[in-house]
Amino acid sequence: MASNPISRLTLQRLPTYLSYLKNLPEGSPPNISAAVIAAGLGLGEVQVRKDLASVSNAGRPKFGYSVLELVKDLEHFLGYGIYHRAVLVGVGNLGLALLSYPGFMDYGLHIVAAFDVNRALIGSTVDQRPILPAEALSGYCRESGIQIGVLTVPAAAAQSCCDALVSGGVRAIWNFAPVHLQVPPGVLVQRENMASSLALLSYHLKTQNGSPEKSD
Amino acid sequence: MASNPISRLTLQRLPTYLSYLKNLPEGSPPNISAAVIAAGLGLGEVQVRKDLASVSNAGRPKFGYSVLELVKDLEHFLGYGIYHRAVLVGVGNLGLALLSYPGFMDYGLHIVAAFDVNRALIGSTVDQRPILPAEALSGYCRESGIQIGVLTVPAAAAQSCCDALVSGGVRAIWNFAPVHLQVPPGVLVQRENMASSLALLSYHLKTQNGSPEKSD
DNA sequence: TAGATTGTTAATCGATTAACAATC
DNA sequence: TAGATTGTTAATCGATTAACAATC
Repeated sequence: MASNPISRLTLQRLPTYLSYLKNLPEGSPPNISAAVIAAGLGLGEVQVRKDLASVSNAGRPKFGYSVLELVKDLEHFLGYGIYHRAVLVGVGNLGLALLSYPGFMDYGLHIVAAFDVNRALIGSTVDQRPILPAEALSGYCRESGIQIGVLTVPAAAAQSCCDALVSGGVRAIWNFAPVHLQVPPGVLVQRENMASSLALLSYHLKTQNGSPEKSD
Repeated sequence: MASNPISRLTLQRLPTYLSYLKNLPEGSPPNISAAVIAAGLGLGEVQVRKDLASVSNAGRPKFGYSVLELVKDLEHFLGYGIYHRAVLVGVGNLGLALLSYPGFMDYGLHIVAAFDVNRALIGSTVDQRPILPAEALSGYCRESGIQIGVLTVPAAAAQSCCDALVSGGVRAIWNFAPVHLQVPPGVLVQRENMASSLALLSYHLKTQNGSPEKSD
């Protein structure tokens, strides 16, 4: 377990390893090799070893990794069991979906309230979480010690909502709006860019259909 | 406009440029410089010029880029106006949300049908798109010439649904399930990894909170 | 022409991969 | 001990950035 700063891309792969290991079929052997993990996830073998070495000592030459130990180390590193209280801003189609999605709890995200400008929504609840007026956003975050803001508002509203989150003390923002947000140092914005993904897919179709130059 | 193969990361940034340019305030000047775009999107100035040069000739020394021309070139490159017919597999929380989300049309994604195993859902429609039985997936794709499959099924079902899509002739898959999919050459899988994003956010909070070594 | 701004070539940086050393 | 597999050091690759040339 090296203690150099972990690389961004390694960090992004860690949840994938964890989920892979936790979903190994019943009755799998207690140890697993980097080669098997790599094949299962479509990664390079060396990359797997390097990634895992950055958070764990569970690997032993000749035996591979103890699955149990590796899971424990990954969970520890990723802060498994530590829940981050979050708010969601913008209860439209996407926002409502994320709000209703039970899977985030598995990743430590606990959305405790939602905010919107639509008077028709305000006052109702989604799975016991209240929908509150946007004006209350900043104060609520500060009083409740909210750590993460999930932004699912239209592009035009994103920056001002972001400002409200920041002034409420939030320092990590998950941004689904298709805009770049200006934030002070110390605040991380992670943009989830659906349009980028679709650009890759549609470019693939274009180049594969139109011109059959490359085939893999 | 260089005609080298475009880099993956450049390609992913192109929709961002397009959206930025299209949302410029009314009455903005007809030309814009790389420096302004870079500042607006939080990118490097040289990177912007290089990215744009890969798809457009709209830049002129001393004047910057003609916004109109640049928009046209980006739209052309990204295949604006070309709709890809898609199916969505797995009408759970997330699937239903994506199905209801009107924004994808802007990116050329046209979901024409959804599939699920839940008999209670089959036969109903969402915004005029039918929910059909999973058994019909492969045949439907082939008959309707479906190009893109959106996978929002549980991890355990992902590979078999993927196989059905592939055997139906689909060659681009947008995978929201937290698993690696095995596909034959020529088929592109783009994985949308929510857990990775959350890992970055929560690691940021951990390092910023726990140890105040670095502050930017 | 001079100056601003683009486009490109070369240098740097970060991540992946290859080669190898360590170890059970 | 020999062999399998991990961990690490060095080489490669791809993307970004810096320096500069081109041009309006």
